[in-house]
Amino acid sequence: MRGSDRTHKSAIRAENERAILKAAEEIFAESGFRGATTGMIADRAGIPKANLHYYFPTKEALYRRVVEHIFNIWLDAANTFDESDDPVEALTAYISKKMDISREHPMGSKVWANEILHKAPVIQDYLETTLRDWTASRVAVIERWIADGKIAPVNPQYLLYMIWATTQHYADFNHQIDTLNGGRALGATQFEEAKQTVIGIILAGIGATSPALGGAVARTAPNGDATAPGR
Amino acid sequence: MRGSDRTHKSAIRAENERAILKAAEEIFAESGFRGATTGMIADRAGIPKANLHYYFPTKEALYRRVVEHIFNIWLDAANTFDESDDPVEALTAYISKKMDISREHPMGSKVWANEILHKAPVIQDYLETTLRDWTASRVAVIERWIADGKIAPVNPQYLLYMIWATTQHYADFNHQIDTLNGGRALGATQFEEAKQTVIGIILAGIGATSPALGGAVARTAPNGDATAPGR
DNA sequence: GCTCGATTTGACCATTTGGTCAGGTTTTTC
DNA sequence: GAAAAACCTGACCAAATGGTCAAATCGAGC
Repeated sequence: MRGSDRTHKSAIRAENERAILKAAEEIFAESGFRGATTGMIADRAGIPKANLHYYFPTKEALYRRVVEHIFNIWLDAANTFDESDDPVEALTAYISKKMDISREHPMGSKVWANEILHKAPVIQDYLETTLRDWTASRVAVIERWIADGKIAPVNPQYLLYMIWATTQHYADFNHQIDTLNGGRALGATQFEEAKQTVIGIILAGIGATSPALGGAVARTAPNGDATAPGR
Repeated sequence: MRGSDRTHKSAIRAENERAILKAAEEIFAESGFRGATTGMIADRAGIPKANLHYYFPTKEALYRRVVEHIFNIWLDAANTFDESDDPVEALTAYISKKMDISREHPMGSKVWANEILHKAPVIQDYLETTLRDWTASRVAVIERWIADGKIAPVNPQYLLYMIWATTQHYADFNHQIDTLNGGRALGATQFEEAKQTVIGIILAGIGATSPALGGAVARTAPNGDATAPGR
């Protein structure tokens, strides 16, 4: 984010902060704020604890930086929601992006989950400003889709929660998913199937497509001769 | 659970253990395992810390008891899945029950989420036995529904994950939901609408009903003249 | 190759916290 | 009603942990 202000940071400082933040995200995700110790983070980053405190004066300051980083990723994904006016395209892009983030960035999602679970002591202001605004404007978009007859009438808030819950589940609960998958992480093919299942159920669930046809069928008259690939 | 073995517990012991477990569930949910202190739990339960350790020798033993209690509630809900052979009835009952638990028992769900987030250090064996078995057998049920043409072909695992994620979201992320609801918890009416939205989207999403008709329409020919109440 | 700020780190400290214990009080049992 | 068992608790301890600090080292400009 904001890559333009590498103000005065020396290369050494930049590299050390990067390594510390990476280690911190992992440790905070695995252990929560209280469960994480600055000693663990320093070890993971390969530096002495005192050196960590040279760059980040307190554990809380470090945590805040980690959470802000994650929130920026979240916002980045949020933009894909606006890629199209068509609900099928927009939701497919958004859900797909959120699923990708859950796969490639599970630690961040877990830190976020931990934070909300504990009543957002650090990010409450983000929830009440940025997140609330974003949500309100997307609710308006969804309501227009409903008014235009593009999707079935559903409460947009609860639709959004469903999307968030389902996509983030693949990051936050990946340990449970892996265990139920025989102790192995979902492979690329499995994950792609999961993604298509999520997209398919939601789009069909709001009447944007017919069930289980891969998400390509627009909602028209119920006898529309879709390009049904069959079973 | 197992109400038959109040073996030798005095009334005093029973009451104190109950109060401690209740306090522990709240504190563990709010603060996680490491974030919770036995002092906090003892305070919440209204007893001195040393007394808490008289009943539960270690913090971990207390935590284990809390998690086991939660798992039993989860299993209880799981039974509603088998109330009917019909997917609409079975899934409606199951989702409804899980939503009710999220509303009435959010602390338990949060403890569970915390545990999975941290790779299930305490309940890994449950995941690999009871949960795995339960899941496998319900996957078989769903596969039969698909084979019988009662629902569209979807991967049963990912359908189950979607149900778990969405229903538990209303407990685990209730702070975020409350914030986006103007800082107030969802009222009974709102929660009921959320529940119906979840049920409606999932049932329509797998082709068990038509979209947004309230979940009463069986899956027949796409021109079935359902008792459509809406627009 | 010298200077001065940036960086590194082992040693250290105050606080927190899980858990213990000895001695006291209450309840149960006979 | 007294002995035994169960229960209660203030005081205490050892370990862990967030954070400090002074001394040492490094690096870039001159």
